[in-house]
Amino acid sequence: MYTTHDSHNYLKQYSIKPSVQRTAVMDYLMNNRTHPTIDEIYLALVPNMPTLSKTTVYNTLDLFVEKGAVRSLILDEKNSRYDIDISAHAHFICRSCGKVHDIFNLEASKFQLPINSKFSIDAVEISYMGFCEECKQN
Amino acid sequence: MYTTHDSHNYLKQYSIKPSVQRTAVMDYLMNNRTHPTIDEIYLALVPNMPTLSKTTVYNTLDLFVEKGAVRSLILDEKNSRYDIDISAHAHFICRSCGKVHDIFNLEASKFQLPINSKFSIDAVEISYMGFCEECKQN
DNA sequence: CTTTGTGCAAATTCTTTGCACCAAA
DNA sequence: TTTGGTGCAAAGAATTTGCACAAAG
Repeated sequence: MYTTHDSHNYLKQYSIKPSVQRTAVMDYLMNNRTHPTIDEIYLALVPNMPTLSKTTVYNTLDLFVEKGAVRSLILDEKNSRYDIDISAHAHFICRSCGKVHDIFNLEASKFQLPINSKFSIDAVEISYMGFCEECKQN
Repeated sequence: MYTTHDSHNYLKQYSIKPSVQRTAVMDYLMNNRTHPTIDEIYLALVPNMPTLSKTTVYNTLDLFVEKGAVRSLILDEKNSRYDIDISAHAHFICRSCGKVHDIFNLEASKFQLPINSKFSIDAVEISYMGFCEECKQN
């Protein structure tokens, strides 16, 4: 369990000024590795922070991504999702329930960037699709 | 250059009834391998088909995807993109201009689906990010 | 003070829905 | 004449923008 103190320090590492809102969002991301959407983050935080606006959540995550503190994922047809884990790992998306899971135990070679004369490639995103444990029974 | 006749036959292979609109959309996809958005397809076709509605383009592509005739790609923050090439290949997205290019010459192992006890995985999408030839100079 | 962050409301963009009309078998 | 396809207009959802107020240094 990460504390507010941890999130505060993490933000400083990425030279992000730690406001109350920013710390709360980072705190949520560190403790909820569920690749949440803006809405999920917002709904989780408003109860304890009634004046929080969704615009601030948008601003905050844009800033985090820009500073490299979180990864923005394009996995979902509808929403952007955010991931605090910026290490090499893949994602699995369930076609039925839409939940996103991490896949860590993959050969490093899958993440190797190809050398290409036309493009300078600096990142890779690997996504697997299928049905998760609960959904595959139905 | 594919003709209307080719698209017509291609649709029939996937047991899609070839209406005028569907043939036009398929024709466009076969001849423009640019991973177009709904809007790009619509704007390309309206001039020669003034009564075409965007709803029909949406319906048509939903049907194509459902029947397995085209792949829908989640590459773009905003729009869905469609790809007539359903073979194993990766995509490169330029961070600057947003254009999507195909990458074909990758080892087959990259497309191998992992065996996972929790999920039944049936597809993979590999996307590379970086800067394209024109954009990397700036 | 001055700069930076926050939050409301309105605007914009993409997609979906409901329904009426048209076309094909 | 019944089924399926098309297209309009309206609704819905996610995100962005403009601007005023608040907070921090």
